[in-house]
Amino acid sequence: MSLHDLPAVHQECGDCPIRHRAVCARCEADELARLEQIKYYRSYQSGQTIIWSGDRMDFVASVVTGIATLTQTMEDGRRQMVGLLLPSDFVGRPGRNLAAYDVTATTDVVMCCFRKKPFEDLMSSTPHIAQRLLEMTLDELDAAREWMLLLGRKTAREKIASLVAIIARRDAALHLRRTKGELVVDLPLTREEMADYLGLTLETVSRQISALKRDGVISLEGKRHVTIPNFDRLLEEAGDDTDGGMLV
Amino acid sequence: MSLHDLPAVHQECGDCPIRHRAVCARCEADELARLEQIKYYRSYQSGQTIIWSGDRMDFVASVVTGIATLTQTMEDGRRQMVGLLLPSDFVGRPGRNLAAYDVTATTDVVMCCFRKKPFEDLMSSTPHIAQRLLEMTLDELDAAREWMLLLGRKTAREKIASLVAIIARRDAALHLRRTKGELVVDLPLTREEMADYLGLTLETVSRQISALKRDGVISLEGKRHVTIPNFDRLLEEAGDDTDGGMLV
DNA sequence: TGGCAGCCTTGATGCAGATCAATCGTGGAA
DNA sequence: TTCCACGATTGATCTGCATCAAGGCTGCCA
Repeated sequence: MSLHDLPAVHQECGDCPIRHRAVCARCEADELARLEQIKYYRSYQSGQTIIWSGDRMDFVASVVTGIATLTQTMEDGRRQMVGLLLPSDFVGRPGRNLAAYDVTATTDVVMCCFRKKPFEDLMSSTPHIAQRLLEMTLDELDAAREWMLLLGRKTAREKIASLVAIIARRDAALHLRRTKGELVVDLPLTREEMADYLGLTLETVSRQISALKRDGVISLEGKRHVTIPNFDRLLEEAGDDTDGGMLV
Repeated sequence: MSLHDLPAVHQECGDCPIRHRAVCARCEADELARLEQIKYYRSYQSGQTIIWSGDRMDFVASVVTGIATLTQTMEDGRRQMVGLLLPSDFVGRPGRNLAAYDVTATTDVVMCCFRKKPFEDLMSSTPHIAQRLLEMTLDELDAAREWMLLLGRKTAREKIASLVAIIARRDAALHLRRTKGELVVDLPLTREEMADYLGLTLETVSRQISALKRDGVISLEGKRHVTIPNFDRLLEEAGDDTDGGMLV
């Protein structure tokens, strides 16, 4: 009965309000037609702020291409990233008008936006959209809680290892990039952004990356390109028992 | 259109799978009748573990009375609380069989359980349940993200102040306990549990509580009973800009 | 071709909170 | 009533990360 179990049929639906694998199975023509009525696209440049916390939001949206971040900021400037938006991720919430976080484009980003009111109407008349959104939100909640363990209890080294492992795992799921057992990743974040994500300073991030490199856990080419000779070793460094962690 | 807006009509529905204020407005007789078929109650004593992480879960449940916690534990014993379950809060997730966290009773707890399969069926045939669950999950996600800011960026003192403020706010929303402008709260957690929630050690929790007391931000009677002479002052100490924080 | 801006690295030092340890207070059982 | 267990408090010391500071590297623009 779960939507997860249905096979995806339309790989190309990157602009649906809900993630490919599930929505595609449900892309009945009439639903798509209705969506067409209420959606539009917007592009943002790398570094641009897409939404300011506290802004009025009269739309919900889905990331088509690029990477965006959700961050919270305290008055004195302390920042904490609370989420990473990847293609097909959803932003905004039905039933609320004000944005709760800053949303910033980390790379160039294309968003597919849906006017809120018609989207809400669509949701009430199309029950499986609510179910799919519920599933996605539960996944995000799990990710957030995994992150709470990281923020509250892990050391700086473990935090870095965890971040690399998570990005690698996600990348692997998408592109299956492997060179004879090695795993290859491009970090989509600057040191400062990683610091904001991990609850560290950028100097500590830099030091710990250097340390992991020195110890042979990862190797670097340039600033961003990482290869992981032994993924299990990395997981050990991350203090991860769950080998099936599903951080988004 | 949001379920939030509907007035609560049945205060007594503490055992519904979804929160009072919203579900009561929707307690159509047939739905309740169907729920009756698939639900049962369980009690747990203070300190008892309700669910172990990794356990098979063939039910979802809602807290009727008492307080339970969600925690994650690393192999070496480091613990992080990732959620607090209060009466009417929901546990478990449709579409997943294994528990992701330990659930522990902090006080004596009564849970109302629903067998998973029939509940899922009910959900697909009763769209507003999925919508309501979505709403609740989004609230929890917001709470988790607020907590990420706390864990990643706040000082020990701010963490304690935030915790007290959150509990006070929630309490106030429920009981409106006020004595001439003062706010009165009972902390439902031991120092160690607070430490697990805040990503601190119990010693640091104790010291910071003493410090806040010394500085007149709060006053204590016994170990648990707190009065807050000036709530705005407390919020300031918490580093909270948002005065409308909606942490569960 | 040089210079500058953005990002990163590395070093020196300081401090918040962890760790280790001793003591206190309270409530329940013998 | 005493004793004990459990939680809380408080002190002394240690340490991991923040902070402050000084370059280094790379790519872009003049």
